[in-house]
Amino acid sequence: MIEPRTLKGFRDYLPEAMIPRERLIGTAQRVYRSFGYSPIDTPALEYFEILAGKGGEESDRQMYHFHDHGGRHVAMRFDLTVPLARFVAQHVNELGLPFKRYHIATVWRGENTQHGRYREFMQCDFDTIGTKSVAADIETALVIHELLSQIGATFGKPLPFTIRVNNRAVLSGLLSKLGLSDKSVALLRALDKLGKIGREKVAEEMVAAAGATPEQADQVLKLAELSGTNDEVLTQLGPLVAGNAQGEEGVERLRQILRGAKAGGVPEAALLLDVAIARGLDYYTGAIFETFLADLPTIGSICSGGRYDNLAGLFTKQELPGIGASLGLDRLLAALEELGMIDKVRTPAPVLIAFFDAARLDDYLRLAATIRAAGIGVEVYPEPKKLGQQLQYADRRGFRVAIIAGQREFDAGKCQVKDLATTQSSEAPLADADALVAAIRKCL
RNA sequence: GUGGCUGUAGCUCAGUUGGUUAGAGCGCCAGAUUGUGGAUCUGGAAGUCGAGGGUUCAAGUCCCUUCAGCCACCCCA
Repeated sequence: MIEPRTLKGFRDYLPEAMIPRERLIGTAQRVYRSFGYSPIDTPALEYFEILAGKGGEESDRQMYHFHDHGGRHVAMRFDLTVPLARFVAQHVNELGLPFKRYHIATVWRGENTQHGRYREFMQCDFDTIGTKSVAADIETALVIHELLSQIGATFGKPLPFTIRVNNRAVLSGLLSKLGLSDKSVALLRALDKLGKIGREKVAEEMVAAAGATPEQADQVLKLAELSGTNDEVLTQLGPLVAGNAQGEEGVERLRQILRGAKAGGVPEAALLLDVAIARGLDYYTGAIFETFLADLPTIGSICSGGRYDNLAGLFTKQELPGIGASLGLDRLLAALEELGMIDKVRTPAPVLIAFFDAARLDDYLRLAATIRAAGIGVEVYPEPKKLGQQLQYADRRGFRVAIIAGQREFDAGKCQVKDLATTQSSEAPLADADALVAAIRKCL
């Protein structure tokens, strides 16, 4: 016998896990489509050189790659953004610009696992390629906001969250003003930990790992420690980047994003300017976003993204700026689970027809077809077992309604519609589809 | 990738200083006079004690390796 098992960081999904997963995917699709993003897909496997070096050193280390049977050096995608850059560079002429797409697919990273962190997980990306307009930055914030709001609605409970926004141009501007441009990657990485390890340690790391002087570290930190309302922070940022064109533009752009998001319906408290977020991925150049759940911040960002004006430059001479974000489906599911927002339902259909009278299978099948025609999912129990057992089955799987019809009901031309949550039954005529469906709908 | 903690039935765990045929609760399956579930009662199935090796007269219990889970670092969804 071979022991059945799965690889570290890879998981099976049982029905009670897969049902909410599919609901979440459905919500994401609906929201993306409502903003005009179109679906695409790309291969799981790419040439190694396509993916290598695009997400920074860390991504390269975590990438699954190997030589295929034809001797090609291939790699599994570790995100959906780099494949998108290749995709757009390859197909711009067919696509036209600007191009908005969403992409919901599995990605792989060979990193160490942790709660909410897996080696195989699904991302739900949406991006706008081919425009530098701030309108696209604003829309990204709007989509994140709508997405998280709709997810709360889908799972029947509000899901409080905050989107944090920053602009790398502000940080870059300040760093170049301080003559630290060449050390920006290490500095931003240190800065990103501010909320976690505190000012002292970040300053130490900036000196030790990035080679900044204590004074320079202090100046960078001063920027990141600005606090107050969004407007207050914007006001304080002005003088700090004054004289550096990049920094000044960056602040102005943040101002526009915040204003636009408000106009687009994002409440002020939901979108916070946080000058400390930097993000590790090297390719971001402008606005950056992270989203945290108010009730479970420790699980990390569940929707992150930003603007990358140079990414496709490696694949084409044509300028292809872009912006987008990615919902971490599996991490979010782990969070929803922990927050008790996931029902333990193991059936996607709400109605079970009890197979009661062994001679009436055809009648049950006809009944099922009638109910399905009204758009309601129905399962006919496969064996004429004892009614008690069938009801127990219905109860445990999470069916909402049981339809019971035996000799007595058939003789009277009726069936019982039993609401499993309340245990109440009502009678509905077998011949009147509308009345029957109405009786079922009442219980759903 | 580095460091730490953990690993006994599907799940949560018990298992005395290493000592005979490894237990409980929940869950699962089947019954409790062939038409009504989530309660109760009865019975049943189910574990090569994560895997492999070693020490010992004897290992679930000690040692090593490996696999997996969790935590921290790193990084990130």
